Amino acid sequence: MLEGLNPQQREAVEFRGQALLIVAGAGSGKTSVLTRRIAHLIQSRDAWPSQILAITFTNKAAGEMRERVEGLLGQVADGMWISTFHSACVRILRREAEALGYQKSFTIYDSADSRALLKRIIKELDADRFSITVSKAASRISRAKNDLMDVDGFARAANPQDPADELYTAIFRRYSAELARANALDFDDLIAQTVYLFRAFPKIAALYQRRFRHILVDEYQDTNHAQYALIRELTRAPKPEDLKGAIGFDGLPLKEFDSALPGSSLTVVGDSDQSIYAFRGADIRNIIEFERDFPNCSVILLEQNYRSTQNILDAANAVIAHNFDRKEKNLFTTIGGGEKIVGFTGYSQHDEAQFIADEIVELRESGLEYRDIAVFYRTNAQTRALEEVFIRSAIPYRVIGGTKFYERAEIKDAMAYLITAANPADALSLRRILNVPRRGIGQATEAALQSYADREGITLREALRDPSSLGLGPKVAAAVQELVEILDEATARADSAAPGDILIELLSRTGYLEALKASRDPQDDARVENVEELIAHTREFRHNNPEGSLLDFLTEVALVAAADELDDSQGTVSLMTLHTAKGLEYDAVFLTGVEEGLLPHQMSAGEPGGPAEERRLFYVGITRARRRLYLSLAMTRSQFGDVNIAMPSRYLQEIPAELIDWRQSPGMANSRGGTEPRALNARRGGFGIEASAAGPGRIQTGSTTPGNGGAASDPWKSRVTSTVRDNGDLTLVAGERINHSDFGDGTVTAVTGVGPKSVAEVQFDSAGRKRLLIKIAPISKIQ
DNA sequence: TCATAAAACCTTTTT
DNA sequence: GGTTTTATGA
Repeated sequence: MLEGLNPQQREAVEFRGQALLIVAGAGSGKTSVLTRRIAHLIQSRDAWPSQILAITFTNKAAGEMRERVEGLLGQVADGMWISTFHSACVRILRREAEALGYQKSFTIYDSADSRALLKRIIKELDADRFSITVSKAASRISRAKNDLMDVDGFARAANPQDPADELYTAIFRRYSAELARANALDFDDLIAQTVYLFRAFPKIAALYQRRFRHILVDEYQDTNHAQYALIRELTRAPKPEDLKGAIGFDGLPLKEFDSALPGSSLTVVGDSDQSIYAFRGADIRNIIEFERDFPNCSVILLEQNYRSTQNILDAANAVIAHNFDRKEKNLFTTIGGGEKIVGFTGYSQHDEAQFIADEIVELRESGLEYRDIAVFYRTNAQTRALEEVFIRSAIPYRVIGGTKFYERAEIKDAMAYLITAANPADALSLRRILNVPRRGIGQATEAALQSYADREGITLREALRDPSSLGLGPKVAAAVQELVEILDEATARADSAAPGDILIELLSRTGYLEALKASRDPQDDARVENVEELIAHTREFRHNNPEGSLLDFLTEVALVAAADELDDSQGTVSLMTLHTAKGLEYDAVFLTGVEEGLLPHQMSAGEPGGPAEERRLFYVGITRARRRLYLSLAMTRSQFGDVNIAMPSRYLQEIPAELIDWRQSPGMANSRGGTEPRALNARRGGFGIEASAAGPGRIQTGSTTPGNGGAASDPWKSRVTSTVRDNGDLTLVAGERINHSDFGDGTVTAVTGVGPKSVAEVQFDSAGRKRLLIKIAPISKIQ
């Protein structure tokens, strides 16, 4: 259990006391320390598994931690709670919902749901006159809830002279009322309502305080005030009188009351240099002031890094040292210097992406697996260029997060059916599917039903059951009646039947799938497949949780995080945002778009502490790399269709020059022709770089190709990277000559794979060796 | 009520 | 560039 630990790590594992702060630098083995500490507590009989509550940042991290603890103990540690803040709170709230006036079937609104509701409210209150937007309202409400401020507190804090403030208050009030009416909680409520629960019901709080004797929180630097308050409530000493006559978690009355039970022990792990969620309400003071909040606490510093090479650490240390007002901390390693950091400046984001693709091919040839490689970016929009090039280069990849499966319209529809079945009070979901598929219940009917519900003080669902007084046409009335019958039958089975069965029943009886299949929109074919995938998901869920109810399924889906999608077994390159990358590590890391305006992001400039937080984000990205780190940028980046000049990020200058090996530096790229179209169109060989024998080609316009020069009149027209192409069943064999519109002429050296997945390896005359997906590469045979 | 076309918005990062 | 909202007519 203590094997291979350094003295500080060992101390952290063995420490026994009320409060412990572990300041863990990047890669210092904190996860290992945390898991061993839990296992050590159990093995030494200082705790039963059921007395442990460990909070992680993602569900995936929670699952891994559980596995590792059980691996160390050699037994299954049932009763241990290892989960995210949100999952733990849902679990508590479902148990105790009635105390707060909710039913345990409450719906969890994700950000999209919250925004949809806010949009309605803003429209109804005619609030857009004051330039109140959905996102402004959403962030103000979210901030209030993260600070444990309810509507009345919000109203008190508002400026009564400011009509916009008054409107925000009205929106918040209405929003809260609508949530309550729909028996729904948003993400921020999950934490805040749990805190309110514990504060308002000491007897309930005492039960949890008595149960969780040891609380451990990972990534403590990213906790917000509500989460901090929750921890405070849980670590309070339970009062004996609150435990008197209480029913335990096993359903039996508590046998003995420990007359004076102390507050539970708290271990937090964090690194203020990796705090990157201030925008979400994370309060760095939670960690900075920990020693003040928990007197008699011990602090252990973990500075030895077991992950990265010295060059990578030197760069990370140099960058983060530019943040003032931080505790001095220097990571060191015994791994050795390692390779230099590779820098590259592309002419466009496509050029940058091509460089990355070429490097990945080389890394692979040097023995690295795809799964050991990751590409990071600041914004989700940056994936497009990367994906285009990766597809063309036949590099298997996976985008983590981004536009998620559960955000697709057809999946939201299907989920809305399930939510409506589980929680009939939820009007948002019901409204979504009211006329999907088309059943003749249009806006006018919906408004009539809604106002009837408002008038009678009943839910929308109840209004559907008795619309007789509304004077609906016979056709519409029949449609309404049929829908509500289907939904009510599904609701009746919601607790017992398998989620998959309920879903299939709903989709077939309402004709949803048939309507999609019958559509002549070609996109609907893909939608049918997606819905079928969702059905498979529900089946898989039931397989993994034989007792899992519809409600359990919906809870799990509502709380999936981007990082939960990672599947280590798959041999793919991972693409993700820098935020998602936190806590992960890869042998080779590509950090892309290191440009002013992107990293640091434009939007952060005006925010207090913005540039410093962006620097931490850069720091987090750098420290994910074990052996190889690539920093890349583009000279121009197009968004909204037009092209913008991009400048190298200020953070690049903070890295000592000798640590970076610039394959193509911003200076090199800039020295060649100052104007934008010139640079975009620059010819290969003109930038003063020598391509090494295996060096990646970085040519991108068709103008270098003989016979294709005519296209140069408009360089953008010739850019294949923006054209969709299908070569049908073009077949190639080794030895054939081809022309590629980006890379020029070349000879096929090998062909692998079958059918649409076949890949040609081509030795180009001037652009080096490439792997191309034959079906879609912009190539033609030379006869 | 619904299908199509024009217009407006957009991009920080996420549980 | 692409999605989503709004306007228009059938």
